[in-house]
Amino acid sequence: MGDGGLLSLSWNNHKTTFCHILSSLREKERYTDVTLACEGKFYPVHKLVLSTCSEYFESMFEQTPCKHPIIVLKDLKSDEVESLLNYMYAGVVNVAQNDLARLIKAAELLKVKGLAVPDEPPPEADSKKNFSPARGSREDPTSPPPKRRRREESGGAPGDREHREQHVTVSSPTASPRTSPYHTASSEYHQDNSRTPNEAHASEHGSEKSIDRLEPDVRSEPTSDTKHNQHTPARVSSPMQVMLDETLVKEEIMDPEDQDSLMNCGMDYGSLASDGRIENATTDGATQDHQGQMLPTKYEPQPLGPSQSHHLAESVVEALAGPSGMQGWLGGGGDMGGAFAGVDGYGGDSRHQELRQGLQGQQPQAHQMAVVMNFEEKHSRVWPAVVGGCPKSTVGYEENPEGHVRPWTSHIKKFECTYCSYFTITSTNLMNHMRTHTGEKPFACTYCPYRSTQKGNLKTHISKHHLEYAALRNGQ
DNA sequence: CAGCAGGGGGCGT
DNA sequence: CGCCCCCTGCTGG
Repeated sequence: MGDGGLLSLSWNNHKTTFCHILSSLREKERYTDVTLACEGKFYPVHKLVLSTCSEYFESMFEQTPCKHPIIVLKDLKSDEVESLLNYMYAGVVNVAQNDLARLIKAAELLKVKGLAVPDEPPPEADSKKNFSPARGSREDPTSPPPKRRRREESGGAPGDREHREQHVTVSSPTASPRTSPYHTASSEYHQDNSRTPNEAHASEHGSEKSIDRLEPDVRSEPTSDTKHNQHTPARVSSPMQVMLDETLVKEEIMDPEDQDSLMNCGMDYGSLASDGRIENATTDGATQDHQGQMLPTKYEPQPLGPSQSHHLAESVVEALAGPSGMQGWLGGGGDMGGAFAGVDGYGGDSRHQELRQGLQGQQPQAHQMAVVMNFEEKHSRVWPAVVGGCPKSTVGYEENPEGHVRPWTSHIKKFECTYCSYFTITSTNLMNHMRTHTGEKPFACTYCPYRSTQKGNLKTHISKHHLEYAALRNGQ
C-alpha cells in the first residue's frame, strides 16, 4: 500500500451472492426486523430490503420508530405479497400470466421499484435495481427504470421457454424458500413453475434481467393494462396496514387530497393513492364498504370512542384474519375485544407529532387508514414464539411451554412518554421511566450519596452496601 | 457486580 | 386508579 498502487478488488459474483445470502437470511428469518401479514400469513423480512425496493416501505419505516413492526397488508393477496417479496429479494419472480396484472397493481400499491414504475425506456442497461439506494421519488429520473419492458425493448426474444408455460419469468432462485413458517399454502407461481429452484437459480446467474423475458403478448394482454385502468374488476386499493410495534396504537387517516401534508410529515401512506389510477379504483365505494373502518368524522387527536375502537379492533382482526382463520390464532373475538378495549384512547392520544401533524383536519378515508400499533422490541422476541404455534388455533400460544402470554392482551400499553416513544400499561412504569428523562432520583441512600430513581433499586443498593447499618437501624 | 430500567402483581382508596 | 413492591434483563466498569 505504501507504493501508492491502487488495486481494484472486484467481487465477480457479488450481486448473485448478495441476493442469495439475503434470501437465505430471509429463509432462516435471520435478522428479520419486520413482519408482513397478509391473509393470515406472516412473512418475516428485512426493513432494509423493503426500504431498498419500495419507497413506500422506506417512508413508513422512516416515520415509524418501531423496532419490529408488523405490517398487515389488507388489500393484497398473500400470493401477491409472496411474489413481491420474492421479487424484492431475488430480483425476479415467477408469476402466472393471468396474475400479472394483479401483481403489477400490488407492486404499484407498494411502490415496488422496477415493477411499479410506469413503462418507460430504460436510460441504460440496468442491473439489479432492487438493491440500489431507495432514495428519490418515483419522478426521480435517477430512479430505477422499469423492469417490465415493452417488446421492442426486450431484445426481440419472442416465444422463449418461459412463455410456453404462460409464465412471466420473474422466478428467482431464492424465491423457493418458504416465505414463512406460518406459510400455509405454497405460491401458485411456484407450483406452476416447471423449473426447479436450482434451475431458476442458475438462470438468474446467467442473466440478471430475466424479467426481460416478459413476453410481448403478456404485456399486450388486456389484463396487463389494468394497471392503467382505474376501474378494474379486482378490488385494488390502498392496502390497509396495521403496524404492530411498541404499544402505540394509532389510526392514520389519509386524505388523498392532502398528499402534500402527508409528504411533509413524512408519512407516505397516502402515496398509494397519489396515483390517480389507484385512487380512483378505491373511491368506487366498494373498498370502504368492505372495510367499514372509515371514521365518519375528521381525525382528532382524541381517544377513540367505543365504536371507533371497535372498528379499530375489527380492522386489526380482519386484517390479521385470513383464510386460515387468524381469529382463532388471535385468541378469539373476546380476547381480541379485550385487547383492543385496552387500547382505547390510542387512536389519537399519541404525542407523535410527526405522525399527527399531517393528519389533523383531514377527512378520513377508510381505504387509506393505517392502523399503527407499536410492539416493543422485547416483545418481538416473544412474538415469534407465540406465533410459532399453529396459526389456525390458539394452541400455539395458549399452551406454549414457555408460558408466553398473549401478546395482544398483555403488551398493549396505555401510557406514553412525552419525551420518547416509550409506552407502558401502568402509570407507575411511566413515572419510573420519566425519571430517566428528568434525572429525578427521589430515593436517597441514608448512608451514602447514592440516589436512585426507583425505590427498589435503592433497597438493593442498601442491601448490598449498607446491610449492616440497615440491620442496626432496624434492630434499634 | 452494581446500577439502571422495565414489567407486572398486589393492595388500598 | 395510584402506589408499593418485587422480579428480571441489560449494561458498563
